[in-house]
Amino acid sequence: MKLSKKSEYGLRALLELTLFYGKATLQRHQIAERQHIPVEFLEQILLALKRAGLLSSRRGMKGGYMLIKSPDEITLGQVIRILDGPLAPISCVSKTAYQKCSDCPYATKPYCPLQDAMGEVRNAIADILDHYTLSQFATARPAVRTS
Amino acid sequence: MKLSKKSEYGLRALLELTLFYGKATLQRHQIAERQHIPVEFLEQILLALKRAGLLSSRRGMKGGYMLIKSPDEITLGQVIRILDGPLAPISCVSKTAYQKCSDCPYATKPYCPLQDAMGEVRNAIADILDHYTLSQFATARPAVRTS
DNA sequence: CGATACTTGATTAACTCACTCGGCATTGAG
DNA sequence: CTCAATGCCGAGTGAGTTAATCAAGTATCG
Repeated sequence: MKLSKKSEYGLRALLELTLFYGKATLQRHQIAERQHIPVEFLEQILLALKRAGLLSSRRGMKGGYMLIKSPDEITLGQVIRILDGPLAPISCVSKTAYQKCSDCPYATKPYCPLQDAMGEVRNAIADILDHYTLSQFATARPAVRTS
Repeated sequence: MKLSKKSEYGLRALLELTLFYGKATLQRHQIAERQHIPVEFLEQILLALKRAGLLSSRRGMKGGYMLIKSPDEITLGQVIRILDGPLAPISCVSKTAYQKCSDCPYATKPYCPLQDAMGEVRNAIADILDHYTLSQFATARPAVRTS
């Protein structure tokens, strides 16, 4: 149930790009320095996000990356799916990348207990991450804890 | 965000043991056949569950495994933690196995956006899995869907 | 042109996952 | 007591993934 470094770095990079959204472009090394990410690794992450249509880039001097969509329209769920694949703990409960499980003894039966439990988990995760926007992410503040 | 085969097999094995709880012991090969699990792999899973105090076993002829605790008192969350480790997507939001993140630029600051988001996810997962018992798991039936 | 910065593809070291194997210890049957 | 069945335990292994790293491009600005 773990988030990869790739997704973690990707989210932190997008956080920086959100802060400068509509103001400026950011270069790899700027993002890398601000968020302590190895620049060559960051590069392929930004590229993946670009191919997915979240970013645009300019080459050459004064080049850099910028968000192409509004941070209100990008959710953490979208980003993690691009970088890490489906959110579902097992692929037979994924809605965006469903795959029938081959070896499961319940695969042919009308009902699978594991699907029931993991389906709930998948929905809970997706409910949070598909409604958590980059805007919210970038402006998050400590909640007042009562405990 | 994936569940390992180890946990999947472990849960399916415990499902069988729940069905025979208080009635009989089950041997490796019986569980393995009923659930299509490689028997040598199943062995180390059962052993881990035994060390964690969920199972007892008898050696020799007529040996086998049985649940040592009531299936009402065992949750899917416990099992997955034993076999896969913490539920939290990143270790700095784990409640059962917290670890400070070393390289994160927010580690020293009062607040980290990623912790906020992933903390929510961790709580949602734990809320489900720590309240889902083996009894429920073993008796789960298809819900009537309205869509 | 030449410095800067993004693009692309290849490569890699370390690690994890999902098993697999061999040998030992314990138990019950004959 | 011996033998066979079964669980116990540690080590090993091949495939795949993760997290980078590197080298050789191509576009852009001054």
